[in-house]
Amino acid sequence: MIANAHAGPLLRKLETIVTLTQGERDAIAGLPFMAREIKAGQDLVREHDRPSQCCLILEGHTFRYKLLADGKRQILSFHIAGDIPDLQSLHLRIMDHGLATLGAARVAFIPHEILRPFLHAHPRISDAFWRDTLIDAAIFREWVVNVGRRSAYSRLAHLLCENFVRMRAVGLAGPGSFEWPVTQEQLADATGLSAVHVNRTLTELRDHGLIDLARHKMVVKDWQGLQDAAGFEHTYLHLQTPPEENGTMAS
Amino acid sequence: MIANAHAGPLLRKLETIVTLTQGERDAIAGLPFMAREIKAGQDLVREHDRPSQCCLILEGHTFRYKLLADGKRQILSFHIAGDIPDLQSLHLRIMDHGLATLGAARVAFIPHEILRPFLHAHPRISDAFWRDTLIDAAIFREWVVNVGRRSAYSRLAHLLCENFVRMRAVGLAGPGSFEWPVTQEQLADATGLSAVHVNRTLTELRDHGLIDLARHKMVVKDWQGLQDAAGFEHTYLHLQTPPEENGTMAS
DNA sequence: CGTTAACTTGATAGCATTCAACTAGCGTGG
DNA sequence: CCACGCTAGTTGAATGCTATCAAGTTAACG
Repeated sequence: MIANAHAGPLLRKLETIVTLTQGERDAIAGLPFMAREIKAGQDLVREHDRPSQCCLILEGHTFRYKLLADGKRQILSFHIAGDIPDLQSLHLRIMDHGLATLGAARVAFIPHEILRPFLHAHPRISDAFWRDTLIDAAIFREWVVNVGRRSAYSRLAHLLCENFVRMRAVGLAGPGSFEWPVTQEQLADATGLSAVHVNRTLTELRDHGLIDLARHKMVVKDWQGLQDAAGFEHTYLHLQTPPEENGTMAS
Repeated sequence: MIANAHAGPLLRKLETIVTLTQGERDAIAGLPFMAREIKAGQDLVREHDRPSQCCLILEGHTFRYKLLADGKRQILSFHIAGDIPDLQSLHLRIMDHGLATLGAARVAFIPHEILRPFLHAHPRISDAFWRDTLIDAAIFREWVVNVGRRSAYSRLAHLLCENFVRMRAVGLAGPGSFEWPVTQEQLADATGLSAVHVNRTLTELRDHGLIDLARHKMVVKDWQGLQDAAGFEHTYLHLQTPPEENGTMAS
């Protein structure tokens, strides 16, 4: 049987969460993914929408956000290939936030009316999806801590740590770097800081020899130092196979 | 059949999330709840624990929190009767945060090995629980916005709005007030502020005639004004029956 | 190349923290 | 019954982290 090529990222992601049987892998590959190219900075779903489908990110980067009445924006999470950022729409009718692309992205849409019976027919996959949304929530918790109690310096460092580990977990990061088409303004909206201060703080992190972030490429130059600066512990990501302690800088 | 008295709060809570059949209500009432009294300020679960049971709050108030290396604390959520704050432990082995009582509380513990087959036998209840954890996540998202992008004044107002609506939804608040054994230091840890500034800001809210908070009792004196100050919209709470627009001050 | 978005840097302002002292409430025990 | 001690709450003054404002500079892209 030819596996559905679009299922690759999702399978890889799920394997970081649970262990799948071959039958489950086949079942997932049998889902009808309708792929679409989306340009940078486009909304996939808007706040107050009532989606009838879920978005699976096949390639590229997306983020969830909320806008305030006075125009301020808060980014709530970043998402990468294999993520289904609006999986909750399966059980929560109204979107309480928006979903947009960071750079250009490839996305597959899966209708709710297909996903719902599918999950009822595959309780273990259903549990895996539930577990995924629980990890989602765990990351939100860490973000509350990040924005609530950490200094700008630690806060940014922590965001960078998290993204590095998450991208490594699904094989999207090299040993000490990853592609990340994020702007400083978006980093500001993710950390609750101003873009200007993000700039200054990134300079600081760079001057301390911890990272290098330019031209959509993030280089981790001192992984241990970055984690220390952040107070980062990967526990909250609940990965099946935790990242090696330091081997990441090997090559 | 005599309904399990301990199931009351849980049933009431679930009815704010989904509509239950009588059979489902009976099934839930048939669960073996082992009730226990817990004193104020006690940990129910600690970070890094690997619980083998879930806590159902029967009475009283609890909160989730994380501690940082430098001793700072961030409170992640407040919980009331009917909530199962550590439901995620069913699918996430390790606790990434702690759970403690605010005032004295009555709690029922339900072993995972009972809950797991129970949910597999009752897919609709399972979905309701999933939905509950998704609403949990929606509230975390709003908290990220709250600490990330709102002023101290709006931030506190928003927290108060949220708790008022949530307590009203399960019948634990009067028309314009509710019992809430929270200290200003805990409010500070929930909003990412200092206790001193919480004090000043509460005074401001009081002086503006919006609220009155003293001796563990929160009085909403100007519900519309409080919502305006907070920029509060209840959408993210995903309630089955939204709160009336203003009728709350009726009596 | 020209145009625009993204990034950088300096100066100033402000909200919230910290430090410090003091007051009020409340339970305990002499 | 009031003294004591502790926790929670209150208020003032000074500091500081981060935002805002304002000008540049660099990079991206057609």
